[in-house]
Amino acid sequence: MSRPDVITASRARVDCLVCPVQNCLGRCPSDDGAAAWSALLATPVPVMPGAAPLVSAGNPLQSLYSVRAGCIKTYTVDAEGQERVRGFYLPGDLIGLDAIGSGILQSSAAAVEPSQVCVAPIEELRQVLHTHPRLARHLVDQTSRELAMALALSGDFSAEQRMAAFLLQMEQRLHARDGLLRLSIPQRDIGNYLRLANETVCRTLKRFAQRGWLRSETRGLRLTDRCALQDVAEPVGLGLSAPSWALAA
Amino acid sequence: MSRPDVITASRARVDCLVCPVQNCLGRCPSDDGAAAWSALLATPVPVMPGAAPLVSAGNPLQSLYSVRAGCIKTYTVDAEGQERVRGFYLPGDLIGLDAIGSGILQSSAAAVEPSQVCVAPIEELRQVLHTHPRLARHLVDQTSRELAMALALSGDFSAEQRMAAFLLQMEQRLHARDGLLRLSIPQRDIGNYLRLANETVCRTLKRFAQRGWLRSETRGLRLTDRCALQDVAEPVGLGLSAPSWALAA
DNA sequence: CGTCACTTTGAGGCTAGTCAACGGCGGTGG
DNA sequence: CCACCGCCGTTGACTAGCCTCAAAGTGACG
Repeated sequence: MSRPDVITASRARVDCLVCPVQNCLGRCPSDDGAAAWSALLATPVPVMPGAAPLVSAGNPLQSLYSVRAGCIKTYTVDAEGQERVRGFYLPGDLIGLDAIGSGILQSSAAAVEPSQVCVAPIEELRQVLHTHPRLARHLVDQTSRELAMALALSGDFSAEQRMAAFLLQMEQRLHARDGLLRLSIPQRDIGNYLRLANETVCRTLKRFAQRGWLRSETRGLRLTDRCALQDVAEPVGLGLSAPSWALAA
Repeated sequence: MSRPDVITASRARVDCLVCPVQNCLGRCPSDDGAAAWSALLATPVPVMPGAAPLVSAGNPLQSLYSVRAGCIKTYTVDAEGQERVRGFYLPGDLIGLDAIGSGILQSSAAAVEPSQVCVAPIEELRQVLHTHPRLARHLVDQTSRELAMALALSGDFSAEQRMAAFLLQMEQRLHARDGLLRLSIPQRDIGNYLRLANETVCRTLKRFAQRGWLRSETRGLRLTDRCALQDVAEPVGLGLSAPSWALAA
């Protein structure tokens, strides 16, 4: 399902200067950094759900992956075989930032929908960083932002708080300002990520719908009362625009 | 209580070359990077529990802080005035890494015991990074490690799992291999950090003691069965040495 | 020796997980 | 074309782990 077209399209060598993805590491510094970054990347790799994982936890970090299309989840599997989703990565996101420090992959990565990633070999990347401080700063910034998000979400919140924060965050990250939130992620994965049973995810969404905060449509969700959701999600503190009670700039 | 002596001692200008703290940003690159880092730092700042916070969430990031002695907690306060502890920072840790990306402090910081921090103005630090790629890489590594830890801890774990992981991690970070774990952090803060009520913290510790996994002594805790704790903490996956069932290297 | 903060202990309640069963939907194959 | 199957989402009943509330015990300090 979803958009298999983006997989077959543009199988050629990456050119970051014409890449549709914003926020990519190579986009930010508009100077020669982008060219240097672009030179790192080999042919984009397609990743399909159900297929072999893109990378597996425990292996040495060989490359960072920049999501070009689709949605990738990272996860760990404990001794009982229980899967724990650590994060969802959307176009423009970098996968593997949590492994730079140790050099060992902390989590596996697999596609949630048909996806495409660009590959940045870590050793070559480190060489480029030596000569391109702007890129280095951008890498620190990206890692720092992901850290801030992880710390915010690691708090103790109710199912409704987590769910509201997740919906608002996904809408923002997907640039779904038009109104329709295409959620291609199975509820089981969402629940696993939010530390909720999939039944709880379902019930919480239904409760939101009953209150008129969102509508469930054929192709996704439509958030109809962001203020209410923001009020609920406020304690999470993900910096998702100001809640209704915060009138100051 | 703890060690107020370290506060009064060495009020003079920092010299990272003789600093007792390992793992500090300036320690790792043994070359000129250390000197450059050292030049950044002004007089170490004492921070006392109960006094004004070191920094407050929402303000622009002006400096990173390297803990020199004691223990600093970072936390947020939501609309209901509820405090949420995000992390504990021990000597050698850097405070503020989660604010680099946005430039806005994501959390407040206050002392848990009498402490001392070194101040690294962020703008000057950024200048130094331009000319010292080794330091830049070390900054990325530190941020990445903290991210990996935050992601590991953000999972859904039982009170015992979280508590065991916390104890082992603190022992490791405090270099308390001699056996005695000096926990100067109030149980309320520990519980807030681990998303547990302080009563649950107390009960869990007691249960561990009853099983012979640790002993409570006057000055702290003594872990007497690390293997058992590691078995319990394994699903958290903090990379705290191998659990007993993992015999492979 | 009283105060205050923190820890300990007990009783009860609530959120969310677990278990079980059903419904919808898209495949696949006869 | 339709029956079959598997995956996912939905719904209900029950359970369990942890929180809340309350109160007593402990230790540091003035």
